[in-house]
Amino acid sequence: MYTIAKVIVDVPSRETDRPFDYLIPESMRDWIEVGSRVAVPFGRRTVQGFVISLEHESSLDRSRMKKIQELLDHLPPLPPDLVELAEWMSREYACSTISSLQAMIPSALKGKAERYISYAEPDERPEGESEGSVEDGTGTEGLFSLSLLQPAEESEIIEYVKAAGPVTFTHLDARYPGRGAMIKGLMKRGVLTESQAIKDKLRIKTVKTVSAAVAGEEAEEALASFTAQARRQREVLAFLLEVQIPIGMQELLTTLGVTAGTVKKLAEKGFAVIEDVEVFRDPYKDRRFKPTAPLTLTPEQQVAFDHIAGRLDSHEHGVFLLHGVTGSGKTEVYLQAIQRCISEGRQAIVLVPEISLTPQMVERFKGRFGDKVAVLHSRLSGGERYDEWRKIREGKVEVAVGARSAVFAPFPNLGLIVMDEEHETSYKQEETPKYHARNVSVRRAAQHDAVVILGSATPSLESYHAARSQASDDFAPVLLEMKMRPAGSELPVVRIVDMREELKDGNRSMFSRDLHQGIVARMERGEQTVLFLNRRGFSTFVMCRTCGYVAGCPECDISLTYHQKSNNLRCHYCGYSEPAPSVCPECGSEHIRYFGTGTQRVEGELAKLFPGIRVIRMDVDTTVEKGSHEKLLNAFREKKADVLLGTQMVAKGLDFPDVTLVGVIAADSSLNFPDFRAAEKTFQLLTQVAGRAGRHHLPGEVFVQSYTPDHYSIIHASRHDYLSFVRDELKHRRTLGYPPYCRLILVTMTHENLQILVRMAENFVSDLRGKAQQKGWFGGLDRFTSDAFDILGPIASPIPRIKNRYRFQCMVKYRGAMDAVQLVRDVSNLTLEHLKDASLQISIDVDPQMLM
DNA sequence: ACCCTGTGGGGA
DNA sequence: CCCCACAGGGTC
Repeated sequence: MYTIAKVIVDVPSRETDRPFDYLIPESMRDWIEVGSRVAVPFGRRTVQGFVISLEHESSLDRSRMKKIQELLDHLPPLPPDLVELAEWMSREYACSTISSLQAMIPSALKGKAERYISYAEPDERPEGESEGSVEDGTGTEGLFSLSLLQPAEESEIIEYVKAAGPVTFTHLDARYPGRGAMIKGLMKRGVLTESQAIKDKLRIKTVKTVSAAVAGEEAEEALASFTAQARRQREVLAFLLEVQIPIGMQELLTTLGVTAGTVKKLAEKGFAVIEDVEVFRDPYKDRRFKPTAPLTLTPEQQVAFDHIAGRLDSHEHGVFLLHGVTGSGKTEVYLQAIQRCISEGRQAIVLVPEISLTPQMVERFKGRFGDKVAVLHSRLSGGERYDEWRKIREGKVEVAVGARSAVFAPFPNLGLIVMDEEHETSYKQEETPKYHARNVSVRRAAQHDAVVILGSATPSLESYHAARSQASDDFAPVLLEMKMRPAGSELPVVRIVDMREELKDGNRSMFSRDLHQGIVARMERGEQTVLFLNRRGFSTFVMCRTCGYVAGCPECDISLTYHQKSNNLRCHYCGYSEPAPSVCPECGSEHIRYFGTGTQRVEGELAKLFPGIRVIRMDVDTTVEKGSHEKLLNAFREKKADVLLGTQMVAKGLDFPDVTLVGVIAADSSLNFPDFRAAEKTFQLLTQVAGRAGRHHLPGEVFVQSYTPDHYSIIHASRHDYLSFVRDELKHRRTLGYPPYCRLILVTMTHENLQILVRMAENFVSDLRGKAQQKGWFGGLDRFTSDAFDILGPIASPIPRIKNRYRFQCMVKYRGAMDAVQLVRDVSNLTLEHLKDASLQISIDVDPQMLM
């Protein structure tokens, strides 16, 4: 029997990022497990914590240990394998253990301490005070005379707290307004004491149900016993006897048209019972999903499936990279693999990028596996999310479909993790813990001897390189290729339009002549066009055309974003906002204009050039409301518009039969992004959009407009040639020393004082360099034949100031099995300890996706 | 993070 | 001489 628990407390600081030992009270010993959530006294507060191990002995004296105050759940929210995974994650991504643990449970279970006031029996008080004692006038003199004048009210408060048990201060204050001082006095004297307890943000939802409490002859007698006046009660009982099973109170009231009082009376007479029953808030409760049966696999699909099924059957860990062109039927392979997995008694997780977690996507999984599926995504309310998670934890479902964090779905017997569109950057969390769901998937699957399927039409270079070289330290996926679309649909012809030629010929519009004619032709034929603007990120900024003034945030070095709806300017980073100016604040000129994401500008241009054209615009501005995404797409499907114009959102997974033209307005805009993955992102985007055209009987056409039409990413995307792209891109990465030929750690340091920051950043880099040299790690990255370690920087971050804090960064590049993350973390801790300046912050991003 | 303790400067 | 501000350190 374990008597000591090691607990990670929910106190986010470097100093408290270690286990603390607590005694387990006798009454909890049968219940506490690794993964249990507990309330513990910490300092003079009560905080939430997680048990990470159970012990018989501690290095600490028992007298110095405190007792666990409360066990917060009967079923631990985390199974032991997730606790182990959290510890791994904290090492891998240089973050605190509590942040990893917290990432694995729904936020509903992030309890906070509440303060309570309760009555203390005289013998529990420190100095044996008595209720009426007012004789010693120490301290608060005026207040005591008050209590002398109104002893009745004072004793009333005492009696109330005695009877009601622990109450919150807010509650007591509301009941006895203006008696704060009196309560304070009672607490000072020890008559009332304060305690703390952890309170969850959300409760398990219950509904009242009613069922008959009598049967057979007893029921007959009961029915006969009602007076004429109580005929409503009689009706209710008759109904309950007829349905036999418990019925929801609400449903009962509406079907019979009676009030709750009637039912209550019936229950008081003992003829019926009212019970609280736990329910799951189901976000899909009103939806019916059409069941689907497994399709016959094409030969390519069959080969892929057989590989996966073989590994599933043998319960061996394995990673597969399923590279299939758009429309090759990857999803059907996933579905059948999941079927195989659950039929063998194990569970499956499906990860999809947040943006493609659309109702259509959910439908495919619900259609095949029905109510065995739980769905987790960011648009669920806290309660819905909590309930979907509970279905998983309590073993009520076998499949979890969700975004990044669904990789932590607490299944007991995990057999398969599917990661669709594995190249998507949204699998990397940008906030702490900055984990990549791909790496976490592989680790988690290894714990369970489970299989991982990474699927994509354009796999990330990291995954593809690892599969081909079979040499990676982390994982070496088995490559499965699917090159064919099912019969009847062909990949569309993609034409690159050289925009420099257009300009030379005097066409200054944003549409080339070819694209212009294409749109006109679609309008005439009643077919549809998708226009894609691949500008990454933000945004509409405001610039004066007379003096060149750009509206910027006063606290961050970044331009403000224009929001049309509220007609104001907002800062993306700190939330600062101000009304949009009508004249330039610098020079007073009226030529101050909004330079759009592009989509608004393109929309304006379309209206000018194509009279009568109907356009649906889809971007961050038009899709803020819940469900607006779907609404816009449905309108387009119903052919209420000729053109769907949008950003990345239109690139993914859409499938409209009458779309025969896709236009990419400016392929270069993502190419010129200052990021070593710019070419890869461009290739992926172009391949995705091109896949939107001609998916059905009508042949499709794609125009890609570019000012750099010779770039390999554009040329290879136009030919649907992933392999050639990979060959060229890998050559570049190798020359420049970037992933997949090395790994990166981005260290960002911030401070409100620029001079101190620069000095600290320089110290940090030279410290790190020195320590790495001592370990003999240092070596050029240029030869790529052996282990290597290099540091770039420090330099100012791309956004040099946010919220009045300056930002500097450095980049660590390394290759080999050395623990570079640990060293960076150690040096970072040393820097922080040495400086003793709480204002310095250091953020460590392992395998960064955004180099910002 | 939060809260306690100790030191030191400034005001009466 | 006292009070408040801020720095420093510990939390099982």
